[in-house]
Amino acid sequence: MVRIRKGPSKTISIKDVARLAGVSITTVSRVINKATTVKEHHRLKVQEAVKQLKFQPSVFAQRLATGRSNVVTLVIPRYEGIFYSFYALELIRGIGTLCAVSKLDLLLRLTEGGTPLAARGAGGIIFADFVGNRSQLNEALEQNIPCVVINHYVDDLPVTCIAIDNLSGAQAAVEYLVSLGHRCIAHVTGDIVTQAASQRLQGYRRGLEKHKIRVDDRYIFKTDYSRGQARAAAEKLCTMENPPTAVFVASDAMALEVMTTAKELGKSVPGDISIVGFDDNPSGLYGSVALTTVRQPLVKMAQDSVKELSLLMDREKKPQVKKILLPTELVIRESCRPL
Amino acid sequence: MVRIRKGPSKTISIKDVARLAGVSITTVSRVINKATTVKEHHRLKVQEAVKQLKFQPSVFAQRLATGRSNVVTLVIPRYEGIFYSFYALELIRGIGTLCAVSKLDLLLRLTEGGTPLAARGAGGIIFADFVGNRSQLNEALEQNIPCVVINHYVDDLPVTCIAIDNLSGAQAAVEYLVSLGHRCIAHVTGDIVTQAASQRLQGYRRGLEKHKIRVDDRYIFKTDYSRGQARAAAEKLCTMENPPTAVFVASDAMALEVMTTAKELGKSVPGDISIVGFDDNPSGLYGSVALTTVRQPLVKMAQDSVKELSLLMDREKKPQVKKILLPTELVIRESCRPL
DNA sequence: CTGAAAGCGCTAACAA
DNA sequence: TTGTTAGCGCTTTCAG
Repeated sequence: MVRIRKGPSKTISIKDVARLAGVSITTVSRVINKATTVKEHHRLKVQEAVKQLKFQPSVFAQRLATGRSNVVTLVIPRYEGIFYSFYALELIRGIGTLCAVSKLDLLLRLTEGGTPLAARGAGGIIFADFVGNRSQLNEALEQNIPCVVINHYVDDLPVTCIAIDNLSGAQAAVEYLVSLGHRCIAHVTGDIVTQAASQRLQGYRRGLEKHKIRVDDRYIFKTDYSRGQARAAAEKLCTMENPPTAVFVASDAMALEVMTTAKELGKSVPGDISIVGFDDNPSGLYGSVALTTVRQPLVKMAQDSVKELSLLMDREKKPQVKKILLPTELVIRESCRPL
Repeated sequence: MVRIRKGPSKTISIKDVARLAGVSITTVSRVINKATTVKEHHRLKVQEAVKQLKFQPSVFAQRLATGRSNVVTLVIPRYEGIFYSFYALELIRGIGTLCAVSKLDLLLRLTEGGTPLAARGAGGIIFADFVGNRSQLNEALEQNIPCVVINHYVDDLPVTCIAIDNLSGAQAAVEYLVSLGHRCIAHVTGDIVTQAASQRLQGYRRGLEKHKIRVDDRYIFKTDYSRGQARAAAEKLCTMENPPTAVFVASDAMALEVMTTAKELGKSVPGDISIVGFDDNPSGLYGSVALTTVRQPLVKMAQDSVKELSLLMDREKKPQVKKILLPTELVIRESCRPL
């Protein structure tokens, strides 16, 4: 017999428990896995021993033996704009919380789009957004790892995705402004490399077109979702000739910045300019003028992604690809007024 | 011979690679682990086979065999105030990035303080802050898992910790205000259950006392770090009798809110009231009045924690407990003026 | 209801 | 250099 590890191994294993309880390791395994076919007094003995030895089964051995893994890998593109956001935090919170509840381990991967995932061992993967990392999805799909993509509607690949209906949400925001009598409506976009931002822009366009309002490109201000660029946009927007009477901003954080900037430039909100945001970020409530916004069910999306992934990870059930689009809701507060 | 799994196993193992390359699995293992004692032509054959079969070694088997784990568990108390912050995001980013670089897996645990960690399998643990979860640290320590605590100076336990010198930072902020001639200086605290917030409060006190200024409890406004409570504090602060001429706020996010609120109430910043924040959150730069603040090296703390943990996880080296206090830096911008 | 034993995929000691 | 082989700790089959 060869001792590989020098010195006595510190970790207590199922063997120690078995010895102490006076049963076989099989029986201990059964108790751990809550098999019902164990005599009550044996079960008690084992549980006693487990407690006494403070035994915790080795997840690695379990996984090796079963071939199953309960690790959920959350892939977030390492991309400033995305990461510095209400959005990212909500997602992590939502997913983290549900994983905890579902006894799943959450592995966080902040990744450059190009690099391979090498995610063998992952029981399932959640892709938060897509920014140049479709190859990673393909890689995972090839390896037959269950995947869910969130915040990006993927229609060209057989993968479950859960996204927000940004287009309708944005359109609703714009149409609301139109219904208030606004005709000169600007849009501060998010980072257009994200699907969310580009769809919001599209929704903005569609909302105007539906009411025969010409889309004026000078009214479209592209940003990277950052507060700084929002401020810059707001400054241009307020000082241009024929300034818009309303603006739809692609995130609440930026909308708040636009509001502040506008006020500093002597404009009243909503007196001189009406503002609609996107997110329903609680920060929007605290200003002197509560922000009208488009609520998107971020936490629901996050939680649903874990649920869907669990379904896919469950080997009993047949995997079923779903394409889910979550609706938004216009939340009318104080930052808009009829013209 | 018993086939446990029904059907042929899909996953390709080291054996398949060995067969294809015409060598033993040991040799394959050596190539994988970059052992130098492999003949060049064997190495090439193996690498060829690996590529062809798209082989990825099973981390579980590796860990089981070596007894080592490269999983870093980041424990974050599930606690609103902490989680909704610049701070949390910076931490996750810093730690996530460095883990990626160091080839460590990052497991995220959002946890209720009371619940046991059951972190067997973790190669190391980083505790981000402490809010009622010291029992989890004790549990990990008992199991001999390398631990690092960040943002909380732990002097009563033999554990490496990396914290910010909040006390000095806060004191410096207050003394700066004093040096400008201010005598009526208020403080908007963070959530006092966190060590950071309570030390900033202490630093505030000390700064005043050092200059023989009486600490007036009416000037201390306790919050939970939220924007809402910051606003409430600002309103009280601006409308009280003998309003302060300066205020030190425990976070930049709140300081910005205080600034906005003060302006809305007709106060000029820094004309009527000087403001100092804490964090050096980039948001502080974008307002019309750039925020004077105390810079804390969050990312450094995050990254150092991974480095220290790596050291502890390295079985070659002797574990060495360190107590690290990172200095802050006063960043003077535009939100304060001499009285 | 219980236990012996095979096997999950890999590493490392040892011998060749 | 290389290969043989004994584990790592657990689950599961199969025979009692």
